[in-house]
Amino acid sequence: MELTEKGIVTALRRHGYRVTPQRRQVVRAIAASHDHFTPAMVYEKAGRGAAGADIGLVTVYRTLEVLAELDLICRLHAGGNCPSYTIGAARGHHHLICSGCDRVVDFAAGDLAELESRLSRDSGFRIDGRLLEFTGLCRSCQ
Amino acid sequence: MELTEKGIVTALRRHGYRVTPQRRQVVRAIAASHDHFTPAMVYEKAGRGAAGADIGLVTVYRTLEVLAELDLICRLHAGGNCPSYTIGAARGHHHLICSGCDRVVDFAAGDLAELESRLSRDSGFRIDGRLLEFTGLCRSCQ
DNA sequence: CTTTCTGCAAAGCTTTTGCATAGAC
DNA sequence: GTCTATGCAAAAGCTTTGCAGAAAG
Repeated sequence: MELTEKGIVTALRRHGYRVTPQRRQVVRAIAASHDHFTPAMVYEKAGRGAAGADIGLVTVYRTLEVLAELDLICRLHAGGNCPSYTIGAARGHHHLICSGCDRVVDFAAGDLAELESRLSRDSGFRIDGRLLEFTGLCRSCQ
Repeated sequence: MELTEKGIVTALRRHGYRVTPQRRQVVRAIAASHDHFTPAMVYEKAGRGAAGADIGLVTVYRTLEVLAELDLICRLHAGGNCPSYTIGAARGHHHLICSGCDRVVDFAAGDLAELESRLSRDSGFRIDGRLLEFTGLCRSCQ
């Protein structure tokens, strides 16, 4: 599934969810994000969006939940109370996070595919999600 | 730095921190953990520990903060409000987490060393921590 | 003895829930 | 017109802070 406003609207309709200005705002905010975002970040962006529909934080939470249910985005650290999400189709998109300034740099890690299939074979797990994070200091924070 | 009770006690002393039964409890709980844990998990384990020193959740938070300051453990998602930590020196220990039963299987991912150094070279980051998680269903939950 | 650590209680935030109203279809 | 989504307000959680008493060095 492409993470475009149009694609998501279609997905919402197909699953019987209604398409509201607020949901469009949230989708637009996410599409404009890098692939890592929190409810607060979305609220910030959606609130100030050009089309300026008023939107409550509660609605952001609920919309993210809906999008996660449709597998359009993916909640990180499922089970914990960590409020981060990534764009769903982001297999092979991972992060490098600066401890100094919180800058996030994306990178592709195609290499993991092999590791993943070996793991799956060895452990018997049916793997459906992965998260790879490196932390450190970016050039300007060193 | 090795993450043993002894090593940590030494590190604490060297930096002028006092060694209390509570801190020992926390360290012991962490050492017994896999390398990914939350304050709540530590509290659970430390509270029930054999040596049974009474310990408050607040103390767990504060101790983890101290250990992070000494670079003995490392906070994930720095900046966000995600309360996870990893063991600092835990290079090469990662997890496979079952969404069904929360079973955690460790695995070594030496392969990442190469990826890490390439990333470091390309991005200019000085990398000091990493987290690789796969989620899925284990054989018995499938 | 001095200085730090602990634990309680309370404050601060973020996230979730309940319910009446607004709005999509 | 029906049924879902929204927003407010309040509740529920988790994390942090303030302060007096306990304890390490």
